[in-house]
Amino acid sequence: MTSGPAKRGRRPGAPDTRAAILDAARSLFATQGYSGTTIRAVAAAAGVDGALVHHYFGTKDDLFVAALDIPVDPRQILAPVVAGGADGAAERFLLAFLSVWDDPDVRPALLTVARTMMEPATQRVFADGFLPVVIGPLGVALDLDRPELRMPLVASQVVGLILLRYVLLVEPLASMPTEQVVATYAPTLQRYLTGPLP
Amino acid sequence: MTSGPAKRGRRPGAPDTRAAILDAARSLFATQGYSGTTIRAVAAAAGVDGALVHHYFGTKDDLFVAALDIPVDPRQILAPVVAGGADGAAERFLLAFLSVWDDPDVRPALLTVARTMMEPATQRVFADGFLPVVIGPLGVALDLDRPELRMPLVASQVVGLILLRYVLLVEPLASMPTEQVVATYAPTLQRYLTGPLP
DNA sequence: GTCTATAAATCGATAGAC
DNA sequence: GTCTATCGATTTATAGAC
Repeated sequence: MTSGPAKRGRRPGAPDTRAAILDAARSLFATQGYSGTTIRAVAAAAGVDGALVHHYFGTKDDLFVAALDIPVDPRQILAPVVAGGADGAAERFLLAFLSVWDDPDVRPALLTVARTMMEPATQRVFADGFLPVVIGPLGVALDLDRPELRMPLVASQVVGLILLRYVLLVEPLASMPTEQVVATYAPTLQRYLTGPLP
Repeated sequence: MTSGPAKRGRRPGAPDTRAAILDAARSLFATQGYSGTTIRAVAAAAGVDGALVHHYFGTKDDLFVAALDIPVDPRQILAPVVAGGADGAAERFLLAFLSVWDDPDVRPALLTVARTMMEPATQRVFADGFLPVVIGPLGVALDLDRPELRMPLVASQVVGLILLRYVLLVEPLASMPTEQVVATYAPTLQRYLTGPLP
């Protein structure tokens, strides 16, 4: 993020302290969660004064949303998954999902979101927000039977995988090649999507 | 917790404020996490003064470990799982696991642990502690092949299930009868334990 | 045993000098 | 643009009266 093409001539009076603050905030939010990162810690990590953080970004909430900057649209990622129909949807879903998480430009933002979803104060955002508005519609778009049952099953496996592989970095999941992850979890998800259920 | 059998006669001078504080702490730690619950909130919920909390339990950390008091020994719960061998271990494992979580006397303590595991400061306790010392040995006790690969797979599904069913209370998982949960997830876990893997 | 009062630290946020 | 200084609120924790 900090490394752009070097501009010609003298740099302006404000070097990149705004970007430095944003980078520090991204890193701290991703590792310490929202309530765990203080404005002062962000300022210290960026090597500037705490007041500058407010000067550039206003309140702490403003800094948080500025640091998020999710560079992906979930519906756009999920479009090819629904386009192929229910057959093989598990494999396409895993591929789409992992390709986003394995992108080093996107992962920090997703880690931030994941950590924040775990905090008690914001955890209903996942249960009442993300799940019904992005995962739920995927089930009806795939024309599953009982999607209101099957999609939470899918979510329960994907959330656990994300947590161990990307957040907690549990081996050997963390270092496993994408293709092996897909091949390992696709049968599970395909059964949840279209297989027989009690 | 608050409702025990009513004792005969006059209650002693110190009623049960210590137990009231402990109950309030348990409830708040379980719902708000460690950093999310304040001593003052515990005192208010117990209907006492904040200083009493310190008087009875010392520091906030002391109160936390006092509020934990996990009433189960994981190895004892898992004993019948390993005793039966690898065949049908998934079903026995799910039954043992869910019976603990569905026990209303135990769930608050487990919720507290789960919430605390998610906090950035203590999250390595799960990855470096719980997983290798209780889940890992289960794999070798069952004499699986490649247990260091298979047990994290099992953990990834169980963690996701616990998170959605008990922490986030996502429907219909939260209200699903135990037998249906077992029947739904047993095939997945059995494949992770003994089935073919890439 | 229970409470008031307060110390000591830390937080987010603001005002204003340079 | 950057910083010093500080306010006001909140937190844990302690000291001591009753």
